[in-house]
Amino acid sequence: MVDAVASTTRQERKQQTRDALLAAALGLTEFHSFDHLSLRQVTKEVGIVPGGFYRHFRDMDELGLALVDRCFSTLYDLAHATVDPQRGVEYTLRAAVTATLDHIRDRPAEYRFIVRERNGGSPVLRRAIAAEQERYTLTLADWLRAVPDLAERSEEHREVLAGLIVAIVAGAAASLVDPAFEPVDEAAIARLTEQRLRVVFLGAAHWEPDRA
Amino acid sequence: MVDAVASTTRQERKQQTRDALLAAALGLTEFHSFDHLSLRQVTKEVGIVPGGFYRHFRDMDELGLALVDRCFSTLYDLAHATVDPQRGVEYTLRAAVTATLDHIRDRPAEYRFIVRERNGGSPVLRRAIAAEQERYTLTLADWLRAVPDLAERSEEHREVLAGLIVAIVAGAAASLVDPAFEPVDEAAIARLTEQRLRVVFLGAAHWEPDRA
DNA sequence: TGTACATCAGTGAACGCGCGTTCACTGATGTAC
DNA sequence: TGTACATCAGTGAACGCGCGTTCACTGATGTAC
Repeated sequence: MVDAVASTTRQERKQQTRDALLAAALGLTEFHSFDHLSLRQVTKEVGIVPGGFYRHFRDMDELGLALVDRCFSTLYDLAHATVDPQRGVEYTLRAAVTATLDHIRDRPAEYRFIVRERNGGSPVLRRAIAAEQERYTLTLADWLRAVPDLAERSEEHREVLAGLIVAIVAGAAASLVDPAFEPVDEAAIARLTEQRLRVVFLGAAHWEPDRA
Repeated sequence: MVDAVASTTRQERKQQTRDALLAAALGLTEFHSFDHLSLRQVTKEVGIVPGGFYRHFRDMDELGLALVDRCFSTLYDLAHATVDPQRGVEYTLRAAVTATLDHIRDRPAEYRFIVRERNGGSPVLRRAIAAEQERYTLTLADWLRAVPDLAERSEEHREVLAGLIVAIVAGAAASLVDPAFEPVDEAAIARLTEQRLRVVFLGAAHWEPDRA
């Protein structure tokens, strides 16, 4: 890259360019979907020549898959921090909503990318995101064992609950990070998300999956 | 158009071409998102010259908005048919899941379009779909007054429930109509959707919105 | 009914543009001795 | 440490292609009389 610092190794500078390509692609999907994004736009944003792209990725799909990985890895940071089994469901629910919305607000581009490409234009990305979402849902279902009321329920029970939680949070993220809806009423979204989660937790508490 | 029938009026034939443009655009979004679709692809599919497009729409966004209208109008047919207050929540729930999945299976392209463009690449379409979804959710909330257990609840209560139902059904539609996931396990999706709706209805029955 | 004129859906050619991909290249970094 | 060679991230030019949009046009349909 043009303005590389002399003290870094060639390998480090290649990694920096790769990171810059990922960051540029993420930034450029603010208003349009990933499959609307061109290789030339991304390289121009980074400051390298179009052909240089191929030193890092075979094509845009490969870059997209790398973005999916990166975005989901930050999702796992979130959930670790918010599940707090000692304080009861009610406290955990409120805390989790706040922490989740903060997390979304801190990295809007990553959530926007996931929410948009989850049903977006690239079959490859859709499949990758669906697989990661499934994995994340199962992880969340496992964490729910730490919630006292849910520990003795079946795995399927927790998985259904986890799926609903993921759907609700994804909906909140979609509303929060879409630049087409600025200014966003964050308080209203927080309130609605909390109400939805409350309904779902209440329902799960009263639900006997094997009956009916 | 080239092969127009002589007995139709010029106005009717224009409408036919317009319909064909809408149908072509809907069909061509099976694998890619709407903003990946070009005006030339659509006109080629219909069999007119690119410039002819402008006799019907100002640009692709205007065509997209027309598609949003068309897709949502069929959604209202669905809900009218499935809400059946006389049979109780349990029966209604099962019947609604079956009817909804049938409806989705019958017009996959329309659901695919809505689900994909709802968070898709065009801000104009996102806004339009969000507005239609809001309107639909409010309509559904109103229909829920017909369910015995929900009649005496507050409007906000029914709106939260309606929002959850819409989110769950949208999730089911996304799984059912994505060609990236063929073959689809319809029975599993039906089962999961029914479980989710059951949890949500149970939760709503036990939820007091004004408390807590 | 017949004629003269108006309308307008669709034509066909042209335009400049950004696209993905290729390829021989440059020159700083890395390595072997 | 110094030298000779290898590596390879990024260059710059070129390619053929599909894109959206424009414009004067054609000829069937519609209308006024």
